[in-house]
Amino acid sequence: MKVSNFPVFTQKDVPSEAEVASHQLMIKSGMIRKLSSGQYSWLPIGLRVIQKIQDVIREELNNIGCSEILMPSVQPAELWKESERWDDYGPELLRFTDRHNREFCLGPTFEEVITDLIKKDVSSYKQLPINLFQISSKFRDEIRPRFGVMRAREFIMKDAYSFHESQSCLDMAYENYKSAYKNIFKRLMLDYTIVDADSGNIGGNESNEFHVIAETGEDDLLLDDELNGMNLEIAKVKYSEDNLESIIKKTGLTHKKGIEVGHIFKLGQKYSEKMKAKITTKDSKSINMFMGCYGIGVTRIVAAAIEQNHDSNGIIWPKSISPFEVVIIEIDGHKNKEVRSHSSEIYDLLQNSKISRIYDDRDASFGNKMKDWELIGVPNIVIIGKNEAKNKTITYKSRLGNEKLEIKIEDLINKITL
RNA sequence: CGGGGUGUAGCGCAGCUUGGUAGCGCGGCUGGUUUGGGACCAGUAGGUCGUAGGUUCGAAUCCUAUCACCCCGACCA
Repeated sequence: MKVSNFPVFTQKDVPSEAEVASHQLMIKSGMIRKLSSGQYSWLPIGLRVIQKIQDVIREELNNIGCSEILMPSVQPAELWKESERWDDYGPELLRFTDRHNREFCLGPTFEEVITDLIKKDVSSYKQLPINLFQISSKFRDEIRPRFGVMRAREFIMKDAYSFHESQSCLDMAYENYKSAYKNIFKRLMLDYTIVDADSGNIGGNESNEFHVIAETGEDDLLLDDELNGMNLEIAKVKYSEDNLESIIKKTGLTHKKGIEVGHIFKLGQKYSEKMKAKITTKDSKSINMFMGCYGIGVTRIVAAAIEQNHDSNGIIWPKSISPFEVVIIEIDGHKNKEVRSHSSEIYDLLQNSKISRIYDDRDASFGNKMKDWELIGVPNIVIIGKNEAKNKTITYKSRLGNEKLEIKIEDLINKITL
């Protein structure tokens, strides 16, 4: 990509409403713009980060045999009445009626739709297990949206669902998802922890949350020295205390703030009973399917990753989710033919090496370009001016540290992929 | 929904107390000098002061209503 074809919407100032670092940096770096409370448009740089995260999730889920599907965001009320969540879910369910006065909602989660989908096609244990996921926009009419995309009313979530003939088969799948999630968060280079959780109004009997540890997190976690533990709701019940301080006093556990980026549930037969999703077993009995569901907040991960990886100059992307692996900054390229052709050469070289790169060919000063790309957080910076053009070299700088190194072109690829 | 706060140019703000017809910084545009860490000079565009109504000779300023947005709380992935 060249900046002349890839709009960069960085800005110096940030609206006063942005409080936390990730929200401020996402606006300054031109990743998002607000449409209204809790609703954000994603600009090119932001969308590239989302796509990187989605790629990792897709790969890891495919690895455990989970196939991708896509379901409609608009869901008929009938399904929600069948599961009895039309009343139970509360005002967070964004509802509306169509021209025929028929009731609908915008999906915050998809247990009803997928159960309906599966029960129409699956009738035998021989067809199970089935594992499906989708990555799509979800809607929750939040009381108070907050911190940019951290708590939004419209957000992108990956939701997966599994269907089984027995509890033991569900238990196995649950562990598979748990390990896939570990791989995902490891590849995203997030500092995270897994805690025991309450299954809330999703339902079921076992549940774990995946939290990115961050000061700006909204959830309270109680952790032991190995960072294992539980969320506050579970701790209250387990230790029969009703506030954080007394639990800490009683147990000696450490309190940390977490951003919930993933949540997995063993749903059991809750939905299959209510919605009559039955199969015939090997011994010809008719039973309700066992289900699990598994969510990851894709857009929330973007904010969480920034909370964990930034400095006073801006974002510092983990390699796996950076919008680009390397940025080429040319100095005076519009005036100096040698600089321009040398930069283009490097640009092509990186293309051939399958390294994602952006080439800043704007007529802007060196300092301006550096500030922009340090703000955006691309991990590798290649500087090309008249000296590099003459010497047939490049100057390399990492987003971390201030050292600039003039190196041979051949050494560039090693530097980046290291 | 309860409490608090804010709406004035793309962004950050001043002006409001004490009514007299809107200003600053950043950003934008034009021209020139610049470009190795957010340059400088000169010029220029851009606002029915959130919206509606009222008081007044006259309203950004006072009054009423309303909408939007933010913060704290309850709720929630």
